[in-house]
Amino acid sequence: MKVTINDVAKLAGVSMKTVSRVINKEPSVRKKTYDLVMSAVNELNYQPNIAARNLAGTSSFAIGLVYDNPNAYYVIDMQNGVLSRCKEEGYELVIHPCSYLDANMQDEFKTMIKRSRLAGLVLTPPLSEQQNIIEMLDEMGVQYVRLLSGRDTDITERNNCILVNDFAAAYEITEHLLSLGHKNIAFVLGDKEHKSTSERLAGYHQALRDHNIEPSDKLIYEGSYSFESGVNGAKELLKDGNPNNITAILGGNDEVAAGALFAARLMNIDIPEELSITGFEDSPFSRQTWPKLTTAHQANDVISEHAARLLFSKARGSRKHDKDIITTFTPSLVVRESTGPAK
Amino acid sequence: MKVTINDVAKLAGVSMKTVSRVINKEPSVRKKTYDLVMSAVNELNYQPNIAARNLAGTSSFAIGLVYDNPNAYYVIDMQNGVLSRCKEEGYELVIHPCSYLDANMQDEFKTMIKRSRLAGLVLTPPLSEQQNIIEMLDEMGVQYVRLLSGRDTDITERNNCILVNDFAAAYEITEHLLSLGHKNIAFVLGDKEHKSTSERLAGYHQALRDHNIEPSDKLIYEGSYSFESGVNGAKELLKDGNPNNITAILGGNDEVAAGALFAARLMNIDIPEELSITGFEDSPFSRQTWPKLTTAHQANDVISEHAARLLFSKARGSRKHDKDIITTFTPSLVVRESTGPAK
DNA sequence: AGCCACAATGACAACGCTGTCAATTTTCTT
DNA sequence: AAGAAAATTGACAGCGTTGTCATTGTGGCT
Repeated sequence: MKVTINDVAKLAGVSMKTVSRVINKEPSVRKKTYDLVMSAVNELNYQPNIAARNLAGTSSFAIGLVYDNPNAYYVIDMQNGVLSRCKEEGYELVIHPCSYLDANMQDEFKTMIKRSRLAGLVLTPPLSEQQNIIEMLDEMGVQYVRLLSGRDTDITERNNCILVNDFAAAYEITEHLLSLGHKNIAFVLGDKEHKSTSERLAGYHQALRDHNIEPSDKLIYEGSYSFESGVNGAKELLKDGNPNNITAILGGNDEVAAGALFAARLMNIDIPEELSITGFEDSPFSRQTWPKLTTAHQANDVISEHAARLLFSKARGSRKHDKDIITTFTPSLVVRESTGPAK
Repeated sequence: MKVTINDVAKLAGVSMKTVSRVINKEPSVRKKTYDLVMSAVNELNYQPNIAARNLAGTSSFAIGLVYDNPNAYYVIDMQNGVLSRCKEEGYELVIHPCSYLDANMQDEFKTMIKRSRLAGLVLTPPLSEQQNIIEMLDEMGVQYVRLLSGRDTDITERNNCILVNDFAAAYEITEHLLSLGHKNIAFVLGDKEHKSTSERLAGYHQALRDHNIEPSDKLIYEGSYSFESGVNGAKELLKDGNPNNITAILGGNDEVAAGALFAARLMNIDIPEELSITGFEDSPFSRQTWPKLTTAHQANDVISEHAARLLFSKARGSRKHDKDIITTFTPSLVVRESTGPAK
């Protein structure tokens, strides 16, 4: 019933160590031997026992995915991307939702890493931005890859990071609105602590300036990445008869945009005739509002898959990058029905 | 740096086996010895090595969560519920998204179970309803708990199941609409293969009959659990000037209801003035539509936590249930703004 | 006190794999 | 074609636990 490496070795007529070499894709195994072993593996339908490998080996066959993000779509995409890579490599995935507000977080974190002897960690924002966590990991000697909002130029540790160019994406969205004739474009920001917020804001500013429009603080609402915040932001920006004559609102993400849409609905404002609204991320969500949201598509599953790739490549000890690991992603504009010409 | 069971044993002045007994909460350890060991554990901050336990022990310290569900909110809730129990018990969670349309699914499944020697599985709908999977698991001798849509009475294997009483919930929703004076209540069904669909339909039928209304097939749209389906369903039901004089639509779940809302918006139908719409599940989603959805609250995280509880209790070999494991849940009505008096 | 039954503890061999290092085979040199 | 170098393979000892079974300790009973 239970087939072990020894059974395979016996059938193939080699030592168990050679089988081990084959399943670990170590070099210096003759092609002929390799085939021999593989056919024995297939014949017996051998599955290496993860626990034994973890125990015997130097590092374990499991990586962790850490997130502190209320957005279910985002998390699921991240999981699926990492998971697909893990499956490929024969690793397990340990998911670790947590809250950086939680005082025990750091301890929990350590416990998890110690217990499972994780080979590495994929960190998603906003945890990936927290210096104290990075320091802890460095101290513990744990491998990790950070998913970070940023541009090509501003990161020194390129080896540990996958960048999402929110700046460029925000720039593109803003240009889209500008090209539709909008002049007074408001922005409902996400959480101020998140790097993506400042990056998106910077992209927006840059686009305005490049079109000779001076940004105004009156058009900025400092909120958070939530539906509620979108509602409140839009209400606030448009109150008292829209004194700033706003004709478009950038939502910090799709949820915020959906909230803004909601608020507009409450105020009897027609979208996009009277007001254009845009989102960010292109979650399924953005297709389930009325009207559907213009947004920036961000392939979270692809991004996280590359994060996992990078992690594995690091874990294997290769100093330089694989060529096929993409380390910078730029979300791209998706135009739908929530934006239209300025009135 | 790395502290093992031996270090603890040495410090406590007992054998390593006794430490093992303590951390596994085995009976027949003197209180005094127990305290002695525990203080050594705490002093050294000992964390048992999962891999070693898995390898040495009969069953492993990991359970699997299997799902084939496109609803991100649902999945996340399920994960979090199971995860919280796992943390409590010192188990790992292996998540396993899959598609039952995938021909390789069964194989993948087996592979996963074999590789990680899982102690058990939590199966969510619709996979939990598939007879061939259940049979395979029985054959493999794997423990499992099924999350199932059903009523108290119709399940024989009470030991393996956590029931969600969709019948009662649908009954309650339908009664709510009836009490608002609605007579022609339509229903956009979810996937026909899902048990929840037939249960919800049955509850709806029962409520109508109890109020002396004969159900009509003209008011039923056979769809699936998706936004798109909600859109199409509502369009279909209301087309040609709403010949059946429908004043309320039950959505198979919140996404369907959101889709119906979307369609109503396209057709310039005011909600809830001209048409009431209800959802199912109370996902965050249902609070992010305009207007917010009347729905049935289903605490997926609590449900899945109890599923995990049950699984652990089974894995420990206890024949009868713990008293504090709830095995039947009934979603409860949440009234929001998407329902109102019949016009 | 003496004996017994049973509770509590310990010694030691697995569990299934990988790391180390030594043995063997192949390939290359001259 | 011999000898050296390199490539390939194998023997064996852990990895850190738990299961088994033997040993010791404890309290109750006569």
